[in-house]
Amino acid sequence: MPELPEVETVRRSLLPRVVGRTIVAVTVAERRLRRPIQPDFERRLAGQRIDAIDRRAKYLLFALSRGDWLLAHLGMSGSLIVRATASPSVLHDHVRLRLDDDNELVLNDPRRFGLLKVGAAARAADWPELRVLGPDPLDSTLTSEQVGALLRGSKRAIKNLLIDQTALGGVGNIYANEALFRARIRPTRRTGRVRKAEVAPLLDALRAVLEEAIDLGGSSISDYRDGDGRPGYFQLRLQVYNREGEPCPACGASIRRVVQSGRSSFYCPKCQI
DNA sequence: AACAAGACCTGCATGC
DNA sequence: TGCATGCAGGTCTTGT
Repeated sequence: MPELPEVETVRRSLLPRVVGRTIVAVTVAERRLRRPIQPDFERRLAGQRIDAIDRRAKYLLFALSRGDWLLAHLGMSGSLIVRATASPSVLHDHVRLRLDDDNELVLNDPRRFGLLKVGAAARAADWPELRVLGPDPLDSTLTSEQVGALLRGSKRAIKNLLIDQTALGGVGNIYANEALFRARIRPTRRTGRVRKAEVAPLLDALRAVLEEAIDLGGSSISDYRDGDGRPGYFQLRLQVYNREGEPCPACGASIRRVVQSGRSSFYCPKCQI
């Protein structure tokens, strides 16, 4: 489900409802997520106040009052929702953090590809999960020269590189396809065949598509919801993703779908070279 | 050693 | 209606 814009939307929706609240009780109904939930997870979280929520790529980091962090990833189908403790639990509610205001923060994740982990890294970047991540494309210090160097160091198809989290952190399949459409680059093009003059526009396209998606609350393709249960609306603006056979919004040619490394790519055969 | 392929899960749409 | 198939926003492991 969630790429960078969806995760950022979840972060923003949780801020006013969760920051400053103390976790008073922890219930784990299902420990088998992407990694098993730690044995001391409940004991360790109980009693800590949530002081901040940060995001790194597709991960959320909850800063806790005793110096711990709660690391969260939503996988393909996860959602973090705040709701009244009294409300009935739903299928696939795996973890519930009861807060001191009669609300609870719930991880619901049908496919169980998500991750929750508590740890005491001195800095957020010390997490092993985060250390391997490439730069966030929205990081204003990232330059097109750095992206150019990334492209030169690889022989892969450009879309595969864009969604590689060790190259760039936070870009997933939807927004990689959309950014490549805007930059008029075919997803299958080898990185070495991207001209120097195309690199800055590609980074601009990535940033624009991610920022526009955040402004619209992300894309709700099937069931994505933010922490208040609200859907996003960026899917209405998707120009190629999931639009095989439909006319290109720029030229009218029929949008094509190809499979790259097991994932669908969508592009306009006329606009994208 | 850089890639790609397959695995991990459940749910949904499609087609027979 | 029921069943089989394929596909899905992600990452991790395995193999070439």
